[in-house]
Amino acid sequence: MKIASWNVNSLRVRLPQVLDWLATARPDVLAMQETKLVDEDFPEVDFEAAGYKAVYAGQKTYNGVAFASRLPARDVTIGIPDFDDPQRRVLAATYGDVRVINLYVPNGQSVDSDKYRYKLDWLDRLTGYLQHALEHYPHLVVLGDFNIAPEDRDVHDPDAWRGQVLFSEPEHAAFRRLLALGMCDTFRQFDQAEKSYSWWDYRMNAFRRNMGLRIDHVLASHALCKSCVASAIDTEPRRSERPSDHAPVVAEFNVRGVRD
DNA sequence: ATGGCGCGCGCAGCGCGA
Repeated sequence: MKIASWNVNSLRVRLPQVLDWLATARPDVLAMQETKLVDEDFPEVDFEAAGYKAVYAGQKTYNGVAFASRLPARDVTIGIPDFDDPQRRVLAATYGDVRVINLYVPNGQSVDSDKYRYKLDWLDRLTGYLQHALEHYPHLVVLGDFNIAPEDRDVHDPDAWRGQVLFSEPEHAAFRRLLALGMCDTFRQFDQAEKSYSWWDYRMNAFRRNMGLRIDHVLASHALCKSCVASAIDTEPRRSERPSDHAPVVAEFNVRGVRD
């Protein structure tokens, strides 16, 4: 079972690239973030024509999360339970015997902003939700745009970024708390090239210079981690014309019940 | 020297992302 995460930065603009990538990479499940579409405008028919079912939770202009999958989703839920948040940032569904939770974690803007406070509060709420989810679903994948670079090796210039949003100690502590619930970062279960990142600023030729951050993650419960056979960042779509600023992250698990 | 780029909205230039 191949599960991927991709912040597409507007599905309206990126749809052709997403469909191309699905045809090439053939994931069983793709979790998308920043679709920036209301549900009425979601291009469900285009995914169906490509052999993928879609579920989505969008809003006008900002945020928005969605799944595309080869088999239909079961038990779809939107948002964090008992957390009244109009921002569409969380979508969960079950595929086979794997529960998948798709996240678009708030950016935070800067450490002295109200948005940073919202981010930390939001991560607290998420922690409670995931603790509950892990008790109910031994096979749990939590993936998406976390807007946190966990370690020095996930940042092109850690000394310049230290203490800044995406790389501050409170965010690191929140990320460690998520892992401590009983999950692994699948990417770090395997040997990886140095300077592996999932996001590069559009400005300053950052991608060409590989000035990036690894902020998109695929976490898995310990039971699933044991059956994880690969986890990698696919930088190919970032090279194309009008790319998203994020690259897809793909993890593969040896579990049955998902492919036809 | 806080811009730089890309997106949405909407028709000028701003808010936002990371």
